Amino acid sequence: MAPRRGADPEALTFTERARRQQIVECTIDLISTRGYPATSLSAIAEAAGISKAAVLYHFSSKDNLTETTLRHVLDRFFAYVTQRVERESEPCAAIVAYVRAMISYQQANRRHVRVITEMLLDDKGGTRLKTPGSHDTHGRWQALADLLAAGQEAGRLRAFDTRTTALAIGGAIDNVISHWLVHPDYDLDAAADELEAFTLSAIERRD
Amino acid sequence: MAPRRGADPEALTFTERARRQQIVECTIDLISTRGYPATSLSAIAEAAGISKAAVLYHFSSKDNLTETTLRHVLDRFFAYVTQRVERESEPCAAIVAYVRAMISYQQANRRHVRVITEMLLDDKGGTRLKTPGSHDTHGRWQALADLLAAGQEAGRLRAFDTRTTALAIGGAIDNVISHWLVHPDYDLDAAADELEAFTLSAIERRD
DNA sequence: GTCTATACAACGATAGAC
DNA sequence: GTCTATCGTTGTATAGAC
Repeated sequence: MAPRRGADPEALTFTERARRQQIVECTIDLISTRGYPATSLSAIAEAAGISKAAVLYHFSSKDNLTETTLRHVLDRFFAYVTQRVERESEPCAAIVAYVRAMISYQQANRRHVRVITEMLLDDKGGTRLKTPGSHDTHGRWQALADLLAAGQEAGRLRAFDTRTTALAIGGAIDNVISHWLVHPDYDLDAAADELEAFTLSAIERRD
Repeated sequence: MAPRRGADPEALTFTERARRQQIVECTIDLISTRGYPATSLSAIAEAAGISKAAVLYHFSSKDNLTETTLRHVLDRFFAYVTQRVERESEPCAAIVAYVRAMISYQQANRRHVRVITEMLLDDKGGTRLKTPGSHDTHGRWQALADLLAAGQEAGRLRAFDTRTTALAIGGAIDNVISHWLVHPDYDLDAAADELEAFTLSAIERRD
């Protein structure tokens, strides 16, 4: 039977799913330590203990593999943040939970963050990523924009453009994380407090 | 004599400086249209009408060429912003001028911005750029952090960590620009107004 | 001093044997 | 399902023409 190279996990055999999982794990390791350009198919194959062509059997191309890896990482990331946000009923508390979850997850998963910055931030121009997933069909910050809109409707927040403000808050988070990646001694907990205050004073109504 | 591949423009002959300039211009064109990975030395050489080896005569390696190109673009960018900021004497006005200059320059120079996002944002992990220039020795947002510190000393701004806040504002700008690059119909002028208000209400003292 | 020509290892990708 | 063999292309290095 022809190999299935799609992303549908239900349609794969047990061994194939295990192999794919193993290869993706090796890819995360290599990209997060050596960076994307230095991560060749040969290196991935060697790390997985198989041949270069065997990797390309399971994933039709290097792009296919790296995009699968990216989606694998992003799925966990967004699941974590969504779960933390949905605990809160108050709009303002939900926004704070969003900011803190974005930071705390990345703080606890440096390895994954490296993969994201190497691949997704990389792709802001839209030249690299060929198959945009469900995360970016509405934009990476649509979820945050929705939270902001909900806060405005509840009368808790000022009047501003939710899309631009979501981009601003999201970019602020991204940049703080990026700086922390390059400077590990940077106090990320203190930065999270600052960022929360920064965000709230920018969006809350002044009475 | 051995070819000069350094960045010192004074030590180059007229023809060499012209060739280097031409090659850099072709590199900007190709990277901004096709993206970095799709920009090969052969493509650059063909665009410049010379051989691949001739390119490598003027620039010792592809990395050398792309870093020179990036620096070429960044120099103009930062010169523009610095000039706009230094016109203002009031700390708050200087910060506003900074934000607006960052946006207006990038709005007027899409081609250059593409090169920056393809190369510099790319490099947040620090795995790619080998020779950090004067711009990033103190961090990309040090200039903004200094402006914020000056505003605090003048009593105009609240008490906050200038480094984290500079990262937040800078990231906000970056993200808005990135979104505009992908969605050209996004109203960047309106976004600049929003971003200015967002920034001011986050840093100004509440009396 | 400026360049063309050529050779090289490593890359991503394909075809076909087992 | 995994392999070997091979392809075209990439970045790089060297030799030598003018």
